[in-house]
Amino acid sequence: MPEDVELSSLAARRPTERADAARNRRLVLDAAAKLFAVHGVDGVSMDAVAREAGVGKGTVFRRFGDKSGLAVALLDDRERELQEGILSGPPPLGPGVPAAERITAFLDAYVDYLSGHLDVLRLSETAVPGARYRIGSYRFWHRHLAILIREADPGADADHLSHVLLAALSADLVHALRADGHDWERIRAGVLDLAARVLPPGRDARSPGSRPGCDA
Amino acid sequence: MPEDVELSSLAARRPTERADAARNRRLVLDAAAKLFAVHGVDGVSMDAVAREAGVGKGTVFRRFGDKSGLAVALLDDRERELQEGILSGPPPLGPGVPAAERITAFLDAYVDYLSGHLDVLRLSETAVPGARYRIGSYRFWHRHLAILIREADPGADADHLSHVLLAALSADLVHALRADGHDWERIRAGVLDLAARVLPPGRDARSPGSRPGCDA
DNA sequence: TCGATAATCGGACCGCAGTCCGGTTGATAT
DNA sequence: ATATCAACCGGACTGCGGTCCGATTATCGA
Repeated sequence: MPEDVELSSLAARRPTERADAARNRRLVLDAAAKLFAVHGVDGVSMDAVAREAGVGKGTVFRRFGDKSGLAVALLDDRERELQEGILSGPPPLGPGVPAAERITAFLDAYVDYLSGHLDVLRLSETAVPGARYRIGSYRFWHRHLAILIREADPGADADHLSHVLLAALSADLVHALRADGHDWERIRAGVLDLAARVLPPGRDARSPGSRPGCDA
Repeated sequence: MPEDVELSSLAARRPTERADAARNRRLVLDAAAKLFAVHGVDGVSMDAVAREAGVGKGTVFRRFGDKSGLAVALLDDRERELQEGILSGPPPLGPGVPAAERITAFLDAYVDYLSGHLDVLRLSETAVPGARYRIGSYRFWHRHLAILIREADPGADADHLSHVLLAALSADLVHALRADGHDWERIRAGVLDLAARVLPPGRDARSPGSRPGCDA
């Protein structure tokens, strides 16, 4: 099953980390979580995080690269949870059911993920232009979807189509939808309906390029 | 035809503008266009634009709000061109053909628009988080698509679905696709295929919620 | 032509993201 | 225990986006 091997290779971590480095990582992450909770994601500067953590600014940036990287690190645990559910959890999120079902399950789970961490996710995706597409987890979601779409409909441009499905889950878009009054169940229904339109059940294993035209 | 009235109301402009203000607007826009062409969108600071234009920094920001606003102003002409093609141009972009055809024509034209101004569009959409959804032109495209989708498939959540179609045309996404090796025709084909999957021809005027199931 | 008025102008100013490098400290081998 | 060295630390520094307000100037009525 080469799928799992490829996917899990996207989530490696360095083995050795000096004790002070590990301590400071925790200090910074805890400080960031605390400040975000109190002042909101937009009301916290990197200086403030460093000050609250009791470390220098340089430390924060060396560990996390930029503000987007700090947000990614904050999401790490929840993100791995979802990734493990995909790799080895029970179906339909994990393996064992037809691709179309797994796609639906993934999108459904991702909406939950979004709804629980919208602000930090948005920060991680928008702090720097293009950040979203460079983040390791995006690559993971994309690869997962692309594999499933290729299985569900070999005639599609799975690579492009999975980017597009993920675009519907962009934290910035969803934030705008929320601000426009869409509740979470409407967003969820919209995304699932989209998937159903794009990859209707029964499309599996058709000849490439053929689309169910309903006779003439 | 209330559609055109509503849409055109999104593109108003202030009537009176002082002579020096108008002169400086042109100076700034010309300077920005020149510097962007020479140094690339990312290599130009607002100070540099102001200096090149021979005006103060405050002037630039008061006229255009922020960097995203400057980009919007630079796109203004081309954007209005597309908007006028939609409102009163020849079909299939303009009125006069079934909604599904107009949707396809719009997406096709928008890919051309993207390909001609990707960098500046990306700047206008990503300079500030959420900028894309606040820009007047986005509201225009969204309203246009929503009206057409409502006509083509009354059972769909047209509001959400048009956001999603536009998400596939996000300048930041398309920039990432280009950086990943997708050529313009592949992107165009992907978007048009998406529209065909989401709103297949023959869906018009069906009963709400019914989807062509191709029998059992 | 000229004064009153309101809008515009522009550069000093602020806070923040991100960089840099000399000093410090934890890990390892002897 | 201690010497060695790589890795880490942290605060000063830079450049940029964005704000502010006193000076300036276009516009309009008389």
